[in-house]
Amino acid sequence: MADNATSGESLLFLTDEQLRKGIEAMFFAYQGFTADPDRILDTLEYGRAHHRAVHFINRSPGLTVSSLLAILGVTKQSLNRVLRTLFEDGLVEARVGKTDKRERRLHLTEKGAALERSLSDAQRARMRAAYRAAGPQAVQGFRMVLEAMMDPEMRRQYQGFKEDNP
Amino acid sequence: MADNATSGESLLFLTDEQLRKGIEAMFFAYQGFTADPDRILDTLEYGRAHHRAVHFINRSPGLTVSSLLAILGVTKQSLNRVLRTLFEDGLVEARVGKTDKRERRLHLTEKGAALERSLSDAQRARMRAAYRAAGPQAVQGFRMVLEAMMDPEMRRQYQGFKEDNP
DNA sequence: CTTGGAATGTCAACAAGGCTGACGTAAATT
DNA sequence: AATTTACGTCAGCCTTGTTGACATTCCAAG
Repeated sequence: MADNATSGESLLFLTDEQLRKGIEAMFFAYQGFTADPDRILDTLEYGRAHHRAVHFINRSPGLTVSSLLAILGVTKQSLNRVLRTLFEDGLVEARVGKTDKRERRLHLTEKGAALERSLSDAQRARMRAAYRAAGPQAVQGFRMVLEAMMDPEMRRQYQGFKEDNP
Repeated sequence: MADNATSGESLLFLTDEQLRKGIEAMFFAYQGFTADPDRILDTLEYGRAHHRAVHFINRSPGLTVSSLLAILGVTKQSLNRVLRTLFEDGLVEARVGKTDKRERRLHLTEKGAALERSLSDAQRARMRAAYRAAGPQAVQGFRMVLEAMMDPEMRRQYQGFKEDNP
């Protein structure tokens, strides 16, 4: 890492080896990222799919089934199986849309909100530790790279989610 | 949240909202991260599990089944199902261990290496684009945060994998 | 030299959570 | 009035994870 200060410096981080390291970092980090919530979910007979649904319903109360479908990128049959158990267990409730009565606006119940907190507390704790260890500068870079790695459609989901209630 | 410029500046990135954004960034980015290889695998009747196996066998030729088990964090029954199809299709071959004849050292065949290249080319292309868009500084931060997020055991897998052949 | 344990494979059964295809209903839109 | 949209549901399939049980081979230690 001595004297490619002339031209190489800006390309050094794009070698195949660097990229391979990045790929594995994503793989191993994602394992850690999901490990804590997974442990909690296991004891409650839920899975990662439930976590995702609960997370996004909490983030955007009143979002519609089709919005959630778009965010998660799964089929409605798949999502419905999950939502059904969440309804049955009283974690999520659906309210008929005000303007459009075909829509079902999804909300967490108090019980659902409690689960969400328990899951995201665990996940945030790990994220907080990682952020603290790496420092603010690194966090900014982390976010930039992740954002650049998203599919454009998903990047929109990530950035703008305020316009859900009409 | 106005004037913590004095002490708060270093903690600003640890707010719950910042952490939530980080969590979603991981979720959406991971979708993108796996999207390209997944498309290729689909056409070939393989799945993500095959990709992972092929990736790590390529990374460390001659690694044993139990090492691979530890890296992937799945049961041997699960891994074996995947390995069997890779053997049958002539992508991976197992050589009996030199010193310990119980071990099966895993290697990619030429065909397997070709698949690996095709998959990792796709994945690297996306990673390269993200790296390029975010810049070297950001990449360093990206790697630091991801590393801090791993489980300690997995961090070891990530960092040191040279000592595989005795 | 025997014996315990490690490394591996394999059979069976099961579950979560993806998928496709087909069909139904109510409400909105044209 | 006809079509489209939003949603639900039934049925069936696949991948990939799980447990549990059992066999083989071989290293290593008593």
